[in-house]
Parts: sequence; C-alpha cells; structure tokens
Amino acid sequence: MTLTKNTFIGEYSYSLDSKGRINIPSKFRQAMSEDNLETFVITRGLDPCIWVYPLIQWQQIEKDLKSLSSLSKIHRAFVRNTARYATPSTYDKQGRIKLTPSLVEYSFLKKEILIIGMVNKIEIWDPIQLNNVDTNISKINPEEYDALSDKIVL
Amino acid sequence: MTLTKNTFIGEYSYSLDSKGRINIPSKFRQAMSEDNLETFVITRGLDPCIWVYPLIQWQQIEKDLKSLSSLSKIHRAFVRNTARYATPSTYDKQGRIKLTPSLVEYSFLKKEILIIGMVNKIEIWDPIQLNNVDTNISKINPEEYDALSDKIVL
DNA sequence: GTAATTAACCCACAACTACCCACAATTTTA
DNA sequence: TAAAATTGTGGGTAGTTGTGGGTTAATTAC
Repeated sequence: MTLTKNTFIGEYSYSLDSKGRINIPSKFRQAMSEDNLETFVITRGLDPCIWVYPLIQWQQIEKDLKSLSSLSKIHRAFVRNTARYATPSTYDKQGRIKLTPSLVEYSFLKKEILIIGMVNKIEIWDPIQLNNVDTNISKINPEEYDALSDKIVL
Repeated sequence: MTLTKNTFIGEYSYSLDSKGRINIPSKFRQAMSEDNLETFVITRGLDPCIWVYPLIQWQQIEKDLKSLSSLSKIHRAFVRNTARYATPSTYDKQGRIKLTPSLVEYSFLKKEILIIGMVNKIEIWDPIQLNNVDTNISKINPEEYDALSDKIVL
C-alpha cells in the first residue's frame, strides 16, 4: 500500500545475507516503480549509515551540485565529497540490492540491519549505531525541536 | 451522521483481536471516505498512544518534512524520528486496520481499547494509560488552560 | 589466455499478510 | 413490532514477501 510516489516512511528490520545483499521493503519498491525507473543511487550518509536515493531525487542533487562554482574551496570540497561515494544501482528479481564492502564498512553493518524511510530517501542502519548516534531522539534536547515549530505542525 | 469531512470527534470502545486488528468507528470511516481515499498513516503519538492521520493530513506533514535539509543535524534527527514509526494503511472490507506489534507494544494495548477523535487525527489508547497520562484532565492545572483563552472561545 | 573470483539470474520455501466469508448483535426502516 | 440493513468480531485460504542457495555469465587477476 503506497502513498505518495518516491516518498518513503516507516522502519523495517531485515538482514544482510552472506552475499552482501539487502532486501528493499516492497512498499518502497512500489513507491519507486511508479516511474518505471527501478534505479537509484547508493552513497554514504552524513550519519554512519547508507543513503539510498531514487533516481529522480538524485538528479535534483546533481542539478544543485552543478550550480556550485569550483572557484570556492568549500564548494569544491562539498561537490567532491558528495559525488565520490555515489554508485548507481538496481535491485534483483527478489527485490534486493548489493552493497559494496566499502559502504558496509563505513556504516558498520553486521547481519541485522534497519531500513528507515526518510521521506525523500532511504537509510540503512546498524541498530547499535542508530541507538548511539548523536541524532538519536534520546540525545536531542527537546528545546532544539522548538525551533522547528514554525516549519512543522504535527 | 457525519459533520465535517476529515474531522473526528467522540470516544469509542472496541477490542484488539488476536490478529492485531482494530475496528475503526463507522462514523470515522464515513468522515474519511468522502475523498474516496480510504487511506491513512498510523504512527506513535507523543503520549503513549497511537495516532492515525487521514491521508490529506499526513501529506501536509510529508510536505513540511521535505522542506528540511539533511545538511542540518537537527533536521535529520527530526525527519528520522517523525518518519520512522509511520506506516501507511487502509482498512479491510470489515472496516478494520492492522497494527504492527511495535505500535501495540509502544502504546501498551491489551484487548480492550479506546478510540478518541482528536479533530484532525484519531488516537488509540489503552484505557489505563489514558487515565494515568499526565495530559489527563485530572492532572492538568485549570490555570494552564488560561493561556489558550486568546485562541479558543468555547 | 586461462584460472579464479565476483556478480547476475533463477528456483525454492517458510512465514506472513491481505482478502474473503460467516455470524451475532445492534440499529434502522417499514 | 417485525423485517431489513448495518456494524463489530472471529477465523480460513490464497497470494505475497523475505531469505537461502545453486547455476551460469561476467569480470578480474595472474
């Protein structure tokens, strides 16, 4: 049961198999396949996790990156660090993707993994990392969220 | 007899069956079906209960979440903590929804449950939790309501 | 150029979910 | 007041989903 296309919500518990494959939740696959583009871009997250962008979303990022001038040092750094770890990918007939050893190492993945819908992208986590990361709800001062009250209602 | 569409008021007493299903009051179903969108999003409430948003309502939240940049740590945390527990759902031909074990555990649901209309969303409660929660009317200082007097007339 | 390694593709199966039917209790209608 | 329709609850069945592993094709290493 899919809501909006290319929009991902929810948390799923899966496993990384001996061949380095991870299942993509069928709801997420449906949300992507509405464009008949079963293609996405896998890269490092800013937290210790893996980010998976549907193609449409990634193309927007590419467009934004093109607007940055390489005259600026910080722009060069940002473009390089964003582009270098990104790999295009598709899933197999069973709905699984293959992760590179480099990404598995970066995100500390073991057998048990968590997949989280982040609205415009998907995150793949090791459960322990997710608990310990400084963006975990238990480590956020509630007052920090107050600054968002003019952006979000709930 | 429905009043305004996508607007829910009243309290209903139902039961959680052995398959984790809960009936949605027929009045609430009528209030939602006017859009022919028998779809909603189930998630954790900020109190120990379950929140059920009609699709229209949730889509506004998604739109707001999409406007937050993942470059900001606090924004990432907020998007993750909001999106992660949300599941899209519909009701079956008998008018029931299926709750995930994770949500049942979070809200301490047993067999008997209470469904409360919260105007723009629906809450599902364990009766004991509802009595004990610190937002219960018996635990609110009436003077705290005074701060609302410029927002609500009654 | 050949061997070894890796990736892609296919099949199989257990667990789970969505869908369907049934029925008692309640409410509405005639 | 009786019949008809609706509502809430229980359970069976067929289809889907997640996971493991075997076989072939492609890539890499020597």
